[in-house]
Amino acid sequence: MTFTGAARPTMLDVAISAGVSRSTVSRVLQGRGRFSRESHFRVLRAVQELGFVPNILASELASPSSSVIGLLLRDASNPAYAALFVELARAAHEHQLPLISMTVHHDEGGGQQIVALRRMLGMRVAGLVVATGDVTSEQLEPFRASLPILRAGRPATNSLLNAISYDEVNNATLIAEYLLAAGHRRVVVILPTATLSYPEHVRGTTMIEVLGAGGCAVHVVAVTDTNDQGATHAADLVARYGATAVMATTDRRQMAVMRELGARGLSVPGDVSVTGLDGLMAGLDLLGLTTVRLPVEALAQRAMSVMSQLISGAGSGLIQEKLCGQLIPGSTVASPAAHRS
Amino acid sequence: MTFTGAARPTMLDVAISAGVSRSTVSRVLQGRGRFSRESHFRVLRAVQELGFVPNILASELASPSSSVIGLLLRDASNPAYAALFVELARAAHEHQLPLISMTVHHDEGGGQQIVALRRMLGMRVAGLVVATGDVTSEQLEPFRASLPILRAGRPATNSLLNAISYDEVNNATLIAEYLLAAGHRRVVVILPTATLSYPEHVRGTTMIEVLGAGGCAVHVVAVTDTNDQGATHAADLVARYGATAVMATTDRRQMAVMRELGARGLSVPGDVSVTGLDGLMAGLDLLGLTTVRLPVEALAQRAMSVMSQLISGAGSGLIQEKLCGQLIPGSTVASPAAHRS
DNA sequence: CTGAAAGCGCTTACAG
DNA sequence: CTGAAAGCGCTTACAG
Repeated sequence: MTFTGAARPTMLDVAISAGVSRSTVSRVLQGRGRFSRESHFRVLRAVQELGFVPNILASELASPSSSVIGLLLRDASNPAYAALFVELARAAHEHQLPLISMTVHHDEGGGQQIVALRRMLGMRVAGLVVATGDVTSEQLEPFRASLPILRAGRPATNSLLNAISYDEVNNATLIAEYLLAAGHRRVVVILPTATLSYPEHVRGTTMIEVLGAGGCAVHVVAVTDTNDQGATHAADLVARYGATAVMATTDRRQMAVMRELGARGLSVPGDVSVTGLDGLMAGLDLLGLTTVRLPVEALAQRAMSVMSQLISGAGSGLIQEKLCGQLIPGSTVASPAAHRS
Repeated sequence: MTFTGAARPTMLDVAISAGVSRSTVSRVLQGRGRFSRESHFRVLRAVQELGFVPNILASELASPSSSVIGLLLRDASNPAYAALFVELARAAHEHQLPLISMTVHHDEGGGQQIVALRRMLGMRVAGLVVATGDVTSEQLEPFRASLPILRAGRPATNSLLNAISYDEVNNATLIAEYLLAAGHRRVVVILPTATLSYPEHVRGTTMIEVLGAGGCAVHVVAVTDTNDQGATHAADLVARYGATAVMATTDRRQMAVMRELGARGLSVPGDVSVTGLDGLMAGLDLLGLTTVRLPVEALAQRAMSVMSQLISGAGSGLIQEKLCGQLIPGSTVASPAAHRS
């Protein structure tokens, strides 16, 4: 390795090499203020020759305003977060907002989120987008006076922070009603705990509620462990109670259920119907998953649009919006009458 | 919006509030040097009361060493890059390396990559991981003396930079030989241009070569457009020449081919076998895709392990490694003899 | 154990 | 049009 830790040239080096002052170098590089064509030329050449890259740390420290916005992202092994990351990056780019991201890992005792948060704040970002539930609103509150903060993706649990989120209640309702309409009256619902995943918990409880209101018998699979997709238990309940459908809170769980049922010799939807929620997987259509597609693109666009306004000072009260997804009927749901007679 | 742009407290505010000097505040906060329990207590309380968050810009500027490492990532709408991002973030976390990321978008005229690169360098990161082919080695070269740089994921085209990459030649060979072994002798290969995707181009040309060497007639679908999966043209060639299989350079293209064939009433693998490359999709097994799984986790682990050594100064010559993937036989490939008689 | 002082690399009024 | 000077918020020897 030839890494020498060589000192990088500073603005002073450039100034000397160009035979001007640092002030002039700074002006030329920023293209503001006045400077002669001669200075312009010499500075550029010196920069070129020395391979000078301005130290942004110093720039931002010295200048009154920072420009980049920070993104705190949940460990994207969850496909919904991965998709959100992609779209947020794209939207930031379209809105001309330089974006730097840090990943916050879910399995932390609790300290790491704060470290990440502080690091972002320490970088004096112009605004902060928080796309993880692992950083609590309480942790964020103290800073909302000093920079614009926007939660993205997660339903707001608190009314003091800006938030653009998925309308999980609506999403879950959409698909539960679809199942009801198909005629199912005995359904297994996979329900992760709120601590495991708040959005999934909201989805699950909503499904249970809607199904119940629709006159459906509901059997609940409580999931408390990250590595448990709930599929085994769900298949057990199907067998025990003769349920005609399984509702999962994500497409991943839905697929796990499909695997488990397949392994037990049950066919989908011949013997059992299954549903998920996400709609983000590439091969969705080929598998025929029945799900609700989260409006990831719209959410990302809206989030960056709002952030753009916030940092430009066009504040307009607290912003809290929820975006609805779209039902995707697939081939994993059929009418129970067709095969249970 | 109640964003006031309120000035954040500085170390001086803390010092005054605690009745000590800034030096003492700094020592306490870093836990180095000597300070009384009394000072310790007062500083901590002041920090608490004021909600002080140290300005990292200033810290890193003032202190000789930076700690965070930068990741330049390709726009992750490509699933392979999304997976790589997830794993790199995880590996960095496991190696205790604070990581900040910036996304570089592929469709740029060419200027944006440099902006992103300069911004990362400007943040004076301790090391740089480059996971995109859009930043060229030539652009990186000038800086390799001043900080450790490591390319990740992309085959090295140049021998001056550290690189951990996928062994695309081996991967493509694995799957091409599998198809040959299944008995196919007339195959369509989808081949993106090198400018569209260098790794895919390497895969495609390798497949063509291996198939040819195996006595196979090969029909090539040249792909030049980002939005073209090559499926339509591939299906055309299948029809025209009676090819028994289609090889795609990614799983996404493979799925596009499956859709197209399905739309034309052809069954997979009944009428035509298809293969892909990636192996990263969640529902892979359910779809029965035949592919090669990229060793994303291993690559990410190795990359961060190497980076960790590099920034700690344990330089050990130029590092260039290639990691092999693993063949995943699916249900999209069958012997042509079984259905072509 | 503690504080005054210099310095990190830049920006920005302010005089020329 | 240009440069000297002060300052951004921290760290780090160096004297006490």
